Amino acid sequence: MRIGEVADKAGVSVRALRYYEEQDLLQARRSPGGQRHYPDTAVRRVRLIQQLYAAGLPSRVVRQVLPCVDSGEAPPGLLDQLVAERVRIDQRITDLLAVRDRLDDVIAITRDPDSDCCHVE
Amino acid sequence: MRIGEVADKAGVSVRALRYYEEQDLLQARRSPGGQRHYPDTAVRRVRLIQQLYAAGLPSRVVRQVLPCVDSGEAPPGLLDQLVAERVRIDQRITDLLAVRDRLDDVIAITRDPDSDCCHVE
DNA sequence: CTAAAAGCTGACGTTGGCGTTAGGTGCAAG
DNA sequence: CTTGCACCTAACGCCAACGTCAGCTTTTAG
Repeated sequence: MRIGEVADKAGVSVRALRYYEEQDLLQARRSPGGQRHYPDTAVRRVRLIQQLYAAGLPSRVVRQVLPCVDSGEAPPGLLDQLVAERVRIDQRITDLLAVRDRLDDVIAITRDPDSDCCHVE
Repeated sequence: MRIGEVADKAGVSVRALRYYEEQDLLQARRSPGGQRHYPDTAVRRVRLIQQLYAAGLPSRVVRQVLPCVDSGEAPPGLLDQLVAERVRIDQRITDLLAVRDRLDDVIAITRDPDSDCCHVE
């Protein structure tokens, strides 16, 4: 597959894919003319990268995590870092739930201005 | 309260508070000498702003939401936007949960390399 | 064979949420 | 009064994750 097709299937831009390569997150073989050629698995890989980015993992950490997902093994030092990231993600989930509740309050008020529903702590 | 105290109590930098004012998110009275003076409620307000930012709301939307939280009323057009934000937040929560599971897989592998636990879909 | 589409490599631009000087002022204490 | 800390404005710096040219080459369709 060439870069455009991968981009389409994964729902990202061509530029993003070249950026991932620059960051050592995604490799590609090259055709004699120099064009990138990806295996089918690249699409899933890109989606995973996007997912990790969306979770707020810095590319530094993503770079470390990706080989582990592949190989099924991880260097010992990485464990602590992963656990720390897990904690951070949990915290963000908690925060998001709180904000969602706040938003629900405002939405309820907007829908029915007379209801005194606001459960501000 | 002056700016330093608010910053300390809310756990943000002085710079951030001035930035919020610049963005019309937080107002302050001024002393004759030009120094900012905040009411006690400012601390809670700052925490709320931080929370909304953390949820990924653009400052544009935060600017619209804040008066509604105060007044208990909202312009009709805002409702759709808020609901849309709610959907986005839900999506982000879902994403984060998925990533957390992925992370748990890798953590499990790292802890016990022989376990073939990975529940990849 | 030839044009158009798709790729390539730089390299600079963008956006948000502040950090960080630089150079000057307000204000409470000793 | 003066010392010194907190505060002020203005303005540049920063970082990530790409967007967006510009100018050229490779590949593919007709």
